[in-house]
Amino acid sequence: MEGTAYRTKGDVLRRAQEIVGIPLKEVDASGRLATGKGAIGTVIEESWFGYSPNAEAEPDFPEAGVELKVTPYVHGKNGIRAKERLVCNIINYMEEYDRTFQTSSFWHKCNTMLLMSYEHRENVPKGDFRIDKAVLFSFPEEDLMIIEHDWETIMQKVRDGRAHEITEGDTLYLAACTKGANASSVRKQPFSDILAKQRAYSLKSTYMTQILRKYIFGIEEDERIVKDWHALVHASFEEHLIERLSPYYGKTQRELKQLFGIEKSPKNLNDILLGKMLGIHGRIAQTDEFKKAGIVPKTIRVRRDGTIKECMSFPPFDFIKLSQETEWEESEFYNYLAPTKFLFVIFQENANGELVFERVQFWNIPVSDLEEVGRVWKRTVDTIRRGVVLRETARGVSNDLPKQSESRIAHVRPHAQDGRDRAKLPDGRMMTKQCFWLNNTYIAEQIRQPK
DNA sequence: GCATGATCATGC
DNA sequence: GCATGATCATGC
Repeated sequence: MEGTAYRTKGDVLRRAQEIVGIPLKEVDASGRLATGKGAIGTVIEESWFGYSPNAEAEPDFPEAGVELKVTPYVHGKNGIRAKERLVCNIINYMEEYDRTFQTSSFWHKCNTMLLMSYEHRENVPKGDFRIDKAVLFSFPEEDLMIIEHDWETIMQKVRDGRAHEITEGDTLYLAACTKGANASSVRKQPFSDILAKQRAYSLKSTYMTQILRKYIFGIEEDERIVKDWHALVHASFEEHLIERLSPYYGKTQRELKQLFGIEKSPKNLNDILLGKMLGIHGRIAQTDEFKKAGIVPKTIRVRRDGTIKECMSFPPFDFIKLSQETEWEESEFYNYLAPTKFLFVIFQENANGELVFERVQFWNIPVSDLEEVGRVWKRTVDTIRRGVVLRETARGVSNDLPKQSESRIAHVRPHAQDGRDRAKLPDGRMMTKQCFWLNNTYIAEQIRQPK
């Protein structure tokens, strides 16, 4: 039997649903499960559907027009979450740039996907995993507006001869993630002699998390910022959001509070103000679009002299897990920082010491700076593996992790609740929890407006 | 003055 | 209980 034995979407779906609940070791006829990455998908293609991976440009079931995707999820502390991004086909920069989204290789191959999900459990053999849901997925119209724009963003860089500057954070749902044996997997691009990293279309893990929650587990939808997707026909999501917020530019925090009848000054005041300015009920970070794109709002306070008071922190890291990481592009921090789009909410201190809502700016880290953060990451991993040097000093316990003075962009610093908030080092000693930070001077540089 | 280390407050 | 955003304290 071949992939062509399944003529319709219904045929494919019926066969897919018959695998639900069966341990994969009972499906695997050829002992392929033991092999590396992608083994689970291959086993299902070969041993369950009975076809071998086919010509790359066509969907797995050409006649039915369905692409098979086996995708893992995990139970995180905030519920179900996609374990990783969903990787689709490799982008051929030489051929793709003069197409439209509708004639793109991505749309041709992936417009309808059979999503088969399984729970990935740590330290459990793959053979014990089982598919627990199989659904046919086609993109909702409101998502397609954003995805089409994402595709255009990626292609515009190719058309500008800047394929080597593409990065996941450029886009919202559909991203171009690196794909290859290693960092030296590169390809030609049409309008520059510079070789660009090989990349594939992918759906961000934040997007997949929402798709899993909604389509696989039936968890309720979130409030949308854009109520009618037609608003995105002539403007990108980012432009649309800026358009809705710009009437409030120049108002002080006090004026905004007054305008929206807020009396107290809670810690999350700026979050509340953003929600009010957009006319939504909840917090901006909890909206459909922000959750799918994984956009992280960050408040930035600019002093009168243009400097920024504070550096930007990220989630604390686990010393032991970090010490076991080997590749920058597979590290936890890369997989957070590279695909994340930030919404900088910029407040400027005025002559009276009041905070003026200056503007918002979408930002993601550029590729070259990401490489520099990679060097800081490497230095951190090496230092922890070798054994951090801790020394009691007059103002606390000093260490030899990367300092702000060592890099233009990033450093490592404590981020803990109090003196007892410590974590274990690989050698058993305890140390105040640390995280990666972006330097305040770097952030100042990134929000500087071209004159 | 600022980098570095530390800690507070709040919400989930 | 802990992450997260915010901010402090001080010695180099």
